[in-house]
Amino acid sequence: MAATIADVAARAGVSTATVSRVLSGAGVARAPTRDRVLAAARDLDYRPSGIARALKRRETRTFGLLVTDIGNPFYPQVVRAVESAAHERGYGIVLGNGGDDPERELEHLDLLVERRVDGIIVASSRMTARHAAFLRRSPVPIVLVNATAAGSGIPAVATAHRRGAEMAAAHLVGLGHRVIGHIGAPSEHAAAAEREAGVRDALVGLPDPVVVQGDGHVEGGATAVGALIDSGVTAIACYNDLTAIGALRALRGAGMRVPQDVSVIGFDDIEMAAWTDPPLTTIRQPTGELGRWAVERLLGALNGSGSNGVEPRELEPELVVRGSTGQPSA
Amino acid sequence: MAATIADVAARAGVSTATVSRVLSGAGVARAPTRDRVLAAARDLDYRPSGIARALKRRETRTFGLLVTDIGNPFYPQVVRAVESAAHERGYGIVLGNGGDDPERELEHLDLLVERRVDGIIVASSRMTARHAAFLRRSPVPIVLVNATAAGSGIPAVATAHRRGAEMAAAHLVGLGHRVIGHIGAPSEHAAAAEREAGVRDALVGLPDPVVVQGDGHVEGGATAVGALIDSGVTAIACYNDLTAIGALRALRGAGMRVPQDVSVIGFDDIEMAAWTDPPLTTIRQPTGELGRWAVERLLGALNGSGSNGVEPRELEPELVVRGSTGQPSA
DNA sequence: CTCGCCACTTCAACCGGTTTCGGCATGAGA
DNA sequence: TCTCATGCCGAAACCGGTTGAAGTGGCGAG
Repeated sequence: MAATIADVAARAGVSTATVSRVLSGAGVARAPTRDRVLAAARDLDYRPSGIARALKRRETRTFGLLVTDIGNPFYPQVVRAVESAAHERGYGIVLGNGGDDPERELEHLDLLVERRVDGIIVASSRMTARHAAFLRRSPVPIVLVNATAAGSGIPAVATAHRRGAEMAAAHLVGLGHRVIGHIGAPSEHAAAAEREAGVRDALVGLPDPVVVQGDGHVEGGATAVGALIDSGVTAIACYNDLTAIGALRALRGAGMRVPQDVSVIGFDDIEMAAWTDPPLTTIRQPTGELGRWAVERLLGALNGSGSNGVEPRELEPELVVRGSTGQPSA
Repeated sequence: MAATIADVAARAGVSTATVSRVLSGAGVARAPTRDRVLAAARDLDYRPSGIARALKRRETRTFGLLVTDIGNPFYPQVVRAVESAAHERGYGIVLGNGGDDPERELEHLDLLVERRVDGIIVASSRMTARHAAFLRRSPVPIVLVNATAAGSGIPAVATAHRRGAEMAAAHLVGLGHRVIGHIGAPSEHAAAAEREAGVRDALVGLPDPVVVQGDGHVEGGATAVGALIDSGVTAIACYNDLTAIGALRALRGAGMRVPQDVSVIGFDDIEMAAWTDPPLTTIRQPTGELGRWAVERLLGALNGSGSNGVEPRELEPELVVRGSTGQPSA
C-alpha cells in the first residue's frame, strides 16, 4: 500500500497541512521542519495522489486527445506534437482512437468528460451532426484541429488547406504543366472541398483540373489513377500523401515514369513521403505548430482569457520539393 | 458548473446513496424512486466524476502506455492495439511518448504513477539500467511489450523475434539463396541480438551471413546497403521494415533490381510495407495480440490472479510474402 | 395488538489531498 | 510589563463520489 500524506505527516511529526505546503512549495516552513518533511517523504517513497489532488483542485492537468484513426500515418504526427506541447506545459494526454468509427468517437468523448479532463482536442477529419451536437454542449473546453464545426463557435486550428493546395497546383503550373489532375477525397473529409478549391485557385486561365474521387488512402489513389491516365494530364495533385503513394505505384505499374511522364504531388508530408521512390514532393502540414496551438488555445480557455477569437486559426503549410515533380516532357 | 450527485439527489428527493446505487445498477430501488433519480440525472445532464469515484474505489480504470517513439510507424500499431483492447475492457489509456529520449521516458513513468494509473504498459525497445531500477520498484503493475528486463521478474509479452528472423532467413534459403546479408540494429534495441541469432539459425550448413549495422531507420538501411552491395549477397534480411525500405531505395539507386538482382525482406509489417515498390516481403508482428495480451496480463495482475508465469510470453510472427523476394538469378 | 422480517433508504465515514482560518510563540516597541 | 504584529503550524472543512451499518415503514404471523 502506497504511503499517504498522513503517513508522511506522522513520520515527520507534523500535520498533513504542513506536508502539503512543504511539498507543493507554497507557504512557508522553517528549515528544520521542511527538512524533516522532505526526509520523511523520501524515506517513505511518497508520491502524492494526483487523483486526490485533482478532486480538490478541480483540475486534472490532463487533456483528452481524440483522433480519427491512429492507423493513418498523419495522426501519429499530431499525437506526437500535442503530447509534446502538453507535456511541456505539465499536462498529460489521454488518448482516444476513433478507429474510423464515429460511434466510438462519441463514446470516447463521453468517457473523456467523465474522466474530467481539463480540455479536449479533437483531431477528426470527419464530423457528423452528432459530433457537433456534443461539442456544442460540452462541459469542457474543446478545440478542433483540422476540423471545423461551422458556426458552432468552437475554436479550431487548422492548416490552410486551400492555400496549401493552391501552392501545390501553382508549383505544377510553375513547372510548365497545363492540364493537371486532382485526386480528391470523399466529402466527409473536412478538408476535401477546400483542397480541391485550392487547386482550382491556381488554375485561373488554364483548363479546369480533371478531378477523380479517391478515398484518402493508398488504394483509392491507385485506382483513381486509372481514370486519369488517359485524360492527358501531365501532373496530379493528390488529396494527401497516402493517395499520392497509391498514385505513384499505379503509375509505375502502368509503365509511366514519375516525374518524366507525369508529376505527382501529395499533401501532409508524412514521414514516408521522403522514402518513396521517387521521393514525394508534397505540402507539409505544420503539425508541430498545430499541436502547440491546440494546447495553447485550450490553456487560454482555462485561464478565462477565453476566446482568442472564434474564427479558426489557420496555419501556413509549406511546399517541400522532392523528386516526384518535374517539368512536363515536351 | 457541472451537476454533482448531491444536486441529483436533491432534485429527486432522495439521498446521494440512493442516487449512487441507482446509477451504478448495484443494489435495489423501487421503480418510482429509480425513475425519479433517472429523470433528475437526465434533466441535470449529470455525469458522475470519475475522479471522485477513482479516489474512493482506489482504481482509475486507466492504463499508462509508454512508447519509445510514436514517430516510428511500428508504435502507432501497438498504440492502436493496446487502446482497443483496453477500451473493450473499460479502460482508458494515458499516453507517454518517449520521443527517443530515455530521460523523458523516466519522467513519464513518474507522472503515470502519480496519476495513479492501474497499470503501465511499456513498449520501449531500448531499456536502460535506470528503467530497470524503476520497474523493479514500481508501485503499480507493469508489463513490457517487446522489451525484456532480464531477471527482473517483470512480466513481458513479445514477438518471438528469433523465430521470426529465422523464418525470414529460411524463406530466403528456401528460395535458393546461399549467401545472405543482414542489416542489424544497435544493441540497445532489445530485439537486435535475437533477430541476428534468428537469421543464423536458418543458415546452418551455409556461409555465415554478412552482417552490417543499421540504425533501425530508413537512413541506416540505405547506407548499410553500400557495404553489402559488393559482398556478393543475393538477399538481405533486415532488422525491420524501415531498414528494408532504406535498403530498397539504396539498391534501386545503385541500379540493382529487387528482387531480380537481390531479394530484401523486412520485419514488423508496418502498413507502408505493402505500398513500397516492390511491396515488401516481411515478418508480421502480431501487434493486435501483443496489445491484447499486454492488457490481459495487467488485468490478471490486478485481480491478484497474478503471474501467468514470469517467463516472457512469446507470440508467433507470420511470414508475409510480397514482391521483394524471389529466386536468385542463375 | 405486538413482533419480526423484509425491502428500501438514509447516515455517515471514508478515499487523500488542499486550503482557509485561527492559535500559539516569539520578539519588538511602548 | 503589556500590546501587538508576525511567522509557523495545526484543525477542520471541503472536493464528489461509494458503501457498510443503521433506520424506517409496511405487512403477515402469532
